[in-house]
Amino acid sequence: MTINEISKLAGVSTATVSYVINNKSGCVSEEVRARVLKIIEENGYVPNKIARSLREKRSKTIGVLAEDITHFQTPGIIAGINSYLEQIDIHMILNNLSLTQKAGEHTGNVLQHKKEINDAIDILMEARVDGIIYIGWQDRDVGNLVKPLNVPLVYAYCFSEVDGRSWISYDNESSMEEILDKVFSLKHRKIAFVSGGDELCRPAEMRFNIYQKKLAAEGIPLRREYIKHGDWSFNAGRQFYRELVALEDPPTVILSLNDHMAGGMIKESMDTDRRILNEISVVGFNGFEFASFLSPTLATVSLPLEQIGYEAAKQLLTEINNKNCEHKQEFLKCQFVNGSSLKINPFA
Amino acid sequence: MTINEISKLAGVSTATVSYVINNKSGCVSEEVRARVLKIIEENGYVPNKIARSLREKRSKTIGVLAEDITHFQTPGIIAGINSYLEQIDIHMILNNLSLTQKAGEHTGNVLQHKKEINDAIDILMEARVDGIIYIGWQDRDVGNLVKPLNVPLVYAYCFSEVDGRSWISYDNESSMEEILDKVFSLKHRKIAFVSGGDELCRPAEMRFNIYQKKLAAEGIPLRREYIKHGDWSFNAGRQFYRELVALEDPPTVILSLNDHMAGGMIKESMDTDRRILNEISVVGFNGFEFASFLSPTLATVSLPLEQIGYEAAKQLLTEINNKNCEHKQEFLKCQFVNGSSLKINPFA
DNA sequence: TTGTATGCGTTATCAC
DNA sequence: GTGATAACGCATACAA
Repeated sequence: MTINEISKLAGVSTATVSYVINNKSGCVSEEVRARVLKIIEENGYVPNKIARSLREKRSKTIGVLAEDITHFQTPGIIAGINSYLEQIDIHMILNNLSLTQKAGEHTGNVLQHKKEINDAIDILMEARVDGIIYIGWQDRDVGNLVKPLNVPLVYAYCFSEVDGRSWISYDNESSMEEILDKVFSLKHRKIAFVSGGDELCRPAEMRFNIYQKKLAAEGIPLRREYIKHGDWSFNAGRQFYRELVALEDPPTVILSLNDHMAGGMIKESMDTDRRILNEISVVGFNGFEFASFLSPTLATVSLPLEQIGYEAAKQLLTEINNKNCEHKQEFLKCQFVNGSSLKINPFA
Repeated sequence: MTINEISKLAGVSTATVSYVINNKSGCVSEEVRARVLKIIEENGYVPNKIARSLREKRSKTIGVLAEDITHFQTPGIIAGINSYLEQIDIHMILNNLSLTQKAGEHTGNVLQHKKEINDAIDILMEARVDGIIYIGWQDRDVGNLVKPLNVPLVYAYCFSEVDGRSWISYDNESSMEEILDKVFSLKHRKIAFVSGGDELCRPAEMRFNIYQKKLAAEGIPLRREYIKHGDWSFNAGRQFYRELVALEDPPTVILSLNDHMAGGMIKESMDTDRRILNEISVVGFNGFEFASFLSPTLATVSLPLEQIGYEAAKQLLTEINNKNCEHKQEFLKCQFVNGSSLKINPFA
């Protein structure tokens, strides 16, 4: 069923049908409009977007490139993108790079995959997407991975310092400040900091800076033995817990930069000394659902994933519709999630 | 950059360039082919898929309709679809229905959303997708929700008994058999069964049938008080644990039909009697990562999500390429994941 | 207000 | 082997 067939059925020209479909008001009489609409309805005609795209030289489709759709943050971000796009009748072509599977979970290797990433971009460009959202599996600088493009591109959950493009991510700094304020108010002074291994990792770096700054402001000296760097894994958490409680003067609260390591700490403690029930507090990061399944429940910070996706899509469409608008680089606020793993310092 | 511009640059006709691009062997001399290829390379020409789709009357794009992309099974299934599609140069347009958000987690309400689902399908049809994969948020009959279509549609993680279309899901029955065999071999005879609330739910029904059958085969009578129906939630698990241990003759093992309820049981027990460490076993279902984070670690069953997606995509493309091929309705095997929550019956 | 005709970038048919 | 040229379904400039 095409516009041409409809026009014949209605006894009008294709132009008229087109006017009706596109609601060109004032171009067609009410009587004709009604007749055409009726025929369209009766025949179940639906316009062909492909022909329309060819004619209009824009596909009304964006590409979404996910470094890893099975990583926890990606589905929420995609849901956010979707909810913006459906309001404005834009499609999304999704491509999953499976980057962590192919490159392993070490940021360094990702560079090897520059070619894969750009091949995926080429494929999106063949589909003539009007713009691209790039979703990182990790909040880091990916600017050197993505080649120059003649369509807008917005980074979500990652960023670039080299290409000036827009990005939307989450606010590490204020989240860390909030955690530390809570920790101070619960009378903790011996505060351990358990990070990922990698110096390239922006969230780790930003949060460490806040940790340093806020401790200094409270007059608490930094202690080397309270600072750990691991590989973000559950088992790293278990290991760090053992090391930290074995210290001569152990911390009363442990800030873990992700929920996996925090979960490992809780498990290690519950399987051994159970001091995590009273003496030692733990705070995680990411807001995984399982935080509330643990004993004790894990205090953590949930990320504004849907909002990141929504804002990224919104920004992308702004750039598509106005090629030389300003770029936007934004951190969205996270939300603290309370849990019984964070309690008042019993020794204070 | 179009085929026309390339043809001028190369001093040949558009037809010739098209032959070169599409590798029509024997249609063009080596000399000309090389020249054209060089010009294409130099100018970074990439063919316009939209024009090609219009001409060929197939978009080489499929639609993926996800009832809820943030539900645990969906990302893995999409990853599987993606990995099949990228081999054969097909795109996927993704649409997320957010069904559970809009309808709540009660299957009944989903019927109200028949219109939303079919509107989403219409939108995919406007994009002229060659076929559709429908991913359920829950393994159930969705045939009455999806209207008749003139392109192939394959259900993933759900099914239809009314429209004869293909579906790919996971094998409940053999998984349940495997669990029960393990449970018997660990000398358990008092076996509780904790299900979801809904009779419409196929997995619950199938697994209950196996439970009944296998217990009968072992000469173990069914006990009403060992059978619970909840809402699949963590808190339901907590509640059921309390009820089951309060029985005069409590079970020695509890089979939970999902990991959330199983997690709730573990938490409830660890917060109270801690009998789950020795006396009472629990088995979950779904293979969530958090199963291994719990204390004790949760024995569960992981689902072949990527494979479901992969096979669904494969089947869809078979149907696209051969309109009257046979449909396929397949259960894929799951994998048992051991955990310390399942142990030998200490009273046997 | 409505109709005619052109072109968007391809592929494919049919000449040469 | 290669080149004109006609579709594919639509939107729109222009004519009527």
